[in-house]
Amino acid sequence: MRNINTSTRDRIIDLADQLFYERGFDHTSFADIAAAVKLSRGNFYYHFKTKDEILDAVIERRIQKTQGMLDDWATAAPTPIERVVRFIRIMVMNGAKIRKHGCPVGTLCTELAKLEHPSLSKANQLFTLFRNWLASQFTQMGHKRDADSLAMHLLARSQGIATLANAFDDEAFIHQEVEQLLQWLHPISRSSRSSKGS
Amino acid sequence: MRNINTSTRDRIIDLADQLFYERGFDHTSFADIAAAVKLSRGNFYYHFKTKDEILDAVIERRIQKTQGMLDDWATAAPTPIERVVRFIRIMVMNGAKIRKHGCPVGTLCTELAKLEHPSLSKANQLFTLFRNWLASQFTQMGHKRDADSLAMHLLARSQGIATLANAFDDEAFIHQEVEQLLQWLHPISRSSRSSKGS
DNA sequence: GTCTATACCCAGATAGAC
DNA sequence: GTCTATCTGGGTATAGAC
Repeated sequence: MRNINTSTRDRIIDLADQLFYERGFDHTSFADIAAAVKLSRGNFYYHFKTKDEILDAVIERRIQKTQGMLDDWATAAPTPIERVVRFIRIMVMNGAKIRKHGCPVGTLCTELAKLEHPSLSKANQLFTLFRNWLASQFTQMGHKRDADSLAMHLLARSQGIATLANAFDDEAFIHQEVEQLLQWLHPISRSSRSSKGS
Repeated sequence: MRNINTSTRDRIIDLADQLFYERGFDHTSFADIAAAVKLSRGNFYYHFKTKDEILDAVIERRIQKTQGMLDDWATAAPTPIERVVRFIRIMVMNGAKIRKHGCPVGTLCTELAKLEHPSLSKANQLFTLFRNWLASQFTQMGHKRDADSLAMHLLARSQGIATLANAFDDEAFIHQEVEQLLQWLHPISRSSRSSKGS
């Protein structure tokens, strides 16, 4: 029933995604999204019956895009170390946005937790996606026992960096902490060689 | 003009503080606070003219309490290392609340940033309070050059732990990360002795 | 599929009686 | 200092014309 061109519905999701990130979910109104899409408020409800439906669509879209990105890294980078480095480097790549609006995943989950919103668990899947992917990389480095702990540690470090970079609007801080993360990664990646033999 | 007993106004600030932490600032209505204080909505405006005024009072109160806590630590713990350990241990102490609502400082600053709220800079003072206090401790350990970097690093680690503990509602993770933080502190505190001589 | 008009509710905020 | 009653605005959501 949808057109060939990924039309209005997709544009709504796209703009809503942006606005939810920039202003927060609760603080973004239908009028805001409608204005961004250049659509009348009334027509909106042809595409989405409730605001929560938009949120679900946005999260779904983020999950797809994240999964796609992780898959791309898996093929583009030959070693697990390089793949994890890619993860770490997105903080530098997205530094400007992070300083302005924080981490898209972290801030959404934090907000939905406060709202006790039914879609919270769905949003948390975004974290789980990264967690499992990172754990998989660490496993491939030979850390089968503590792969998940390492993944959680790296995730937490990233979240902390995003939160403080946002609060202090500090770009140098991001670079500094990213450097420390890469140094932290060194001994971890080296042990992948030494643990070859059972 | 106020009574002897720290009456209604203080109770409003106290309850608002709690509710802002649990539900977020924007998502907490006057009605919510009034109900908690057991006051009529109308009477509310005798004490606070606007919602932003309450927020400012809440932040002011948090700053005072935080400063008091830091001062207490400064006198109760004899060495800078022990004082930093106290800071780290509040994450275990407040573990249950952090898992439910995240870090009170981090989540407030993140929310106000998204709202582009005028009181954001005031809320950020809470971070600055911790930052300067921690930097002071590291300076006392002999790290004059990188005292602020160490403070920021520790703050970031704490924020990350709070965010993920909240998302995954994971108590074991907090303990695990706190242990790692204490281990991270070891070599840093040891160098306080070696740097006695000019 | 897009529009205008409108119903409805809840939020912040005010007036004035007690 | 506390109350009830009320105004106003913005938000979600619906109805129905085009």
